[in-house]
Amino acid sequence: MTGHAVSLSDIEALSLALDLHEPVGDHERDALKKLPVRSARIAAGKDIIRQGDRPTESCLLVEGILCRYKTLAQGQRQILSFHFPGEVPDLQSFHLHQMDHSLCALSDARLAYIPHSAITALLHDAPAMAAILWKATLVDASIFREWLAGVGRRSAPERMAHLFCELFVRMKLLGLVPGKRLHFPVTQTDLADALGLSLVHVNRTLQELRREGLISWIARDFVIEDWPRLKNFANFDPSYLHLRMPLPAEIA
Amino acid sequence: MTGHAVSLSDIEALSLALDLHEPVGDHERDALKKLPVRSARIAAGKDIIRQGDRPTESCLLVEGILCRYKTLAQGQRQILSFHFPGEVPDLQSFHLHQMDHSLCALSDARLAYIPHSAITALLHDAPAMAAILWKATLVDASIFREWLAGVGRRSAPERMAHLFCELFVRMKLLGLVPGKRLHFPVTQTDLADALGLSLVHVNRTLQELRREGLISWIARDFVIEDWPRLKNFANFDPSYLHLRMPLPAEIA
DNA sequence: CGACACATTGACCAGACTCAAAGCTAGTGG
DNA sequence: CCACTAGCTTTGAGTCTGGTCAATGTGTCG
Repeated sequence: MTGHAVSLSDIEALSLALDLHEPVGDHERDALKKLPVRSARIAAGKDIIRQGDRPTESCLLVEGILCRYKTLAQGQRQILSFHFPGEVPDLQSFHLHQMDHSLCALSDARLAYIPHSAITALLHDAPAMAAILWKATLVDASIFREWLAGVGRRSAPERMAHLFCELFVRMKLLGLVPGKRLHFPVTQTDLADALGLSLVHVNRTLQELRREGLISWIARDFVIEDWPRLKNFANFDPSYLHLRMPLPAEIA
Repeated sequence: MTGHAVSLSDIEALSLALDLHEPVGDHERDALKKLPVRSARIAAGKDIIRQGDRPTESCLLVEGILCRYKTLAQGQRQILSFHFPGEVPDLQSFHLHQMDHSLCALSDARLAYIPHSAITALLHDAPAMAAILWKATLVDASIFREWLAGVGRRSAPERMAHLFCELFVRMKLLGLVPGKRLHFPVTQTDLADALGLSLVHVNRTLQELRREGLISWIARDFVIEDWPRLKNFANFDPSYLHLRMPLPAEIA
């Protein structure tokens, strides 16, 4: 049981995710439901699109976890973002025709591919969707800015704690976190590439956060052991997520 | 003389900058020219908008250089981007109502403020502008991704060289660089905050690039001394800038 | 001339990296 | 049911990139 997302249709998950930032009207929701989608499954570790590709469709994530990453000249990897059901991580490819990064499945995942031509038609039928989708890409960019500031200026422990705060809030709002336990099946290598750290240092930093009683880590799940202290330790302020509603009391 | 931008009207500079990524049609150009703008001057070092503000207009940069930055909890600053004439650095505030970062003038600058209501009207009169402006914000996001990868995974010298490559290409295409000499009046503190380094280390890294004969630095201007070697040293690949045309031969 | 902002240097320190080895755990095949 | 393997995690030791602190130059401007 991974929250209520499993009981929704693919498109309902999308409209739920969009709705976090901007209300989705009935007409728009109906237009979304008419999107012709092609379902696909992808295995953990597989790339969905690669840097340099010129896709003609974007993918809605229905189930599982994805990440975007860049590979630099000498093979270093930087993870740019993590993605959850209801998100369309490569929506930007609708306008930026060549991928400047890759998209990869961290777990086995279910996708719904949406042809770019269908997005064009959607924007024609429901012009208000343009603002909603544009805004979704702007929130995406805001998260990049926060990560940039973190990698540039936060210490390793604070940066890692901040990431857990972000994941907790985002996953919670998508209904993916029953209590305080995030199912987030990444390796420490993945964390290292997301945080701009080395594998060894991630291991030690993670131990530090556990020793401090801020989080724990059981079988691929992270548990938020002390949310107020974690938030405080990370100096986490969710305003960069540009949420439409205040945080639910449980995680305020 | 800072290139031909000075001889263009404010809006022509905007349409030139947008045109780098997506062709701007005649009708759209005309609609842009009807935008009601309010001119303003701002002194070097002054903030234009601050983190937390809720602006009702966006600003087109007409002359000078701006940067966006975040201030973290303990006062550390991370510069997120640099901006040149023709760009609208806070276009995202049209949809993201609260600023998650600040915008600041690095030099004395001239601005043209565009009310958000005028952007709404523009999109109504010239619907094709929506795609063009959306795309501009997507390119912005792509640059954040590249910076994120750089701060996360590139060494200090490579990261700094990469920044100079980006600035050279972007400024060149906007007509701001007569030969190989960029007028880019930042302090080493600014560079440090952009690169996620300390001031002292920036000073030494800059000396290294100068010693290597890659760049030089004369009275607030950076000179690209050896473009092929600089590009190579930085592993610079301009595709993340999502330019519509290939680079001009001079800087290919 | 004095003040101020910025650049440069030196000395020392530490957070984070690398290399290398050793545990764990889950899955596989005999 | 038990090796065996493969992929991760953990630990140790040594190194280095890049940070901090503090002082000294340099240039500009009133």
